[in-house]
Amino acid sequence: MKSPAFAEQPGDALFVLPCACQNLRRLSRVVTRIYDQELRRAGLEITQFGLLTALAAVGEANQKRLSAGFAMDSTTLTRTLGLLRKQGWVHSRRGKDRRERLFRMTGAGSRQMAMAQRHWEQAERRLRKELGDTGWKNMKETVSRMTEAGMRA
Amino acid sequence: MKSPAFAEQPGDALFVLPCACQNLRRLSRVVTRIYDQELRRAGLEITQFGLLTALAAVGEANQKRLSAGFAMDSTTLTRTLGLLRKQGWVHSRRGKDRRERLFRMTGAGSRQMAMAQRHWEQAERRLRKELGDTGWKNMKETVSRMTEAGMRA
DNA sequence: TCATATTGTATGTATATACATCTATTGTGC
DNA sequence: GCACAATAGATGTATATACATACAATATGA
Repeated sequence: MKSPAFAEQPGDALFVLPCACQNLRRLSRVVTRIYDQELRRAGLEITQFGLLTALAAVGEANQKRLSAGFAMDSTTLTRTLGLLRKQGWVHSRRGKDRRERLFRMTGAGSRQMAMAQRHWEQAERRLRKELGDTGWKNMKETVSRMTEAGMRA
Repeated sequence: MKSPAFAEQPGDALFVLPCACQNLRRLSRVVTRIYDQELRRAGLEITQFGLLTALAAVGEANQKRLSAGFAMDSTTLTRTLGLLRKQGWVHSRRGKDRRERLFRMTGAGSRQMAMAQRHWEQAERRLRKELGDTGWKNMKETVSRMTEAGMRA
């Protein structure tokens, strides 16, 4: 009568993986799929959309600051920001500290974001509808607390 | 007095991103780092460890079944299982349905898993310690509910 | 000021991830 | 049995991700 550690049959409902990290990564894949499905209609994906959103909010930022904000390795951002630049959605210039690069969104980036906005909203709605308002709120709190805990750990 | 949508200063505490998916992906990165840091001492990472764990639990499975269980694209598993095979940790054979491949762990894989076990446990402890027992339990429930919702959405 | 440490970013490399597409095999309807 | 649809994996391609390392610029201490 033990609860299955793994799906016994192809069609089984989702099973609980023994590892917290694996469960989280699986969730991340599932949710990412929802957002990417919607956003692909606008020609980008959630990571890039998120970066544009951040740049829209702060105006200008260097890679280090974005790295900290997204808890993303700085070298990862080198590549991602490079892609955004290639698309013409962001622009970079040297800062007073000449090691750094300051990134800001371009007009094209702004238009791209505006175009993608409703698709992003649609993704949020899709997920929220299934979670319900309570689940949605709980998700935000839990994810926030876990992120803080994970940063401390 | 508006709450900042993005870190105003490099040293700021974690800020809430407007996008649920981005928050989740950030969390995934943060938690993955903990597990990979520990597991790298044993020469693998959390994804591969998770696959070995699954194979240990089920004995033998084809790619499709693993794909469903991990909510991971089947073609992703082609590569990951290939790596595990290259390491000699898994072995594959043709099934009765000759399109499929049945994967099972080898003795070397079993030993590798045993060696990695305590590092994985250490990672779980690190996270759990910061979350507390209540937070840990809440995490499991929330992640589970969200995954189900995400699969439906 | 100069030697050294630190820091911001870039590059090389490797894995993780998914989609479009292809091939081989199996299933289905007639 | 045969034509065609469906399915299991593999491959091509592209992005996401991190670590080790390299480089250039800045900060620091004597």
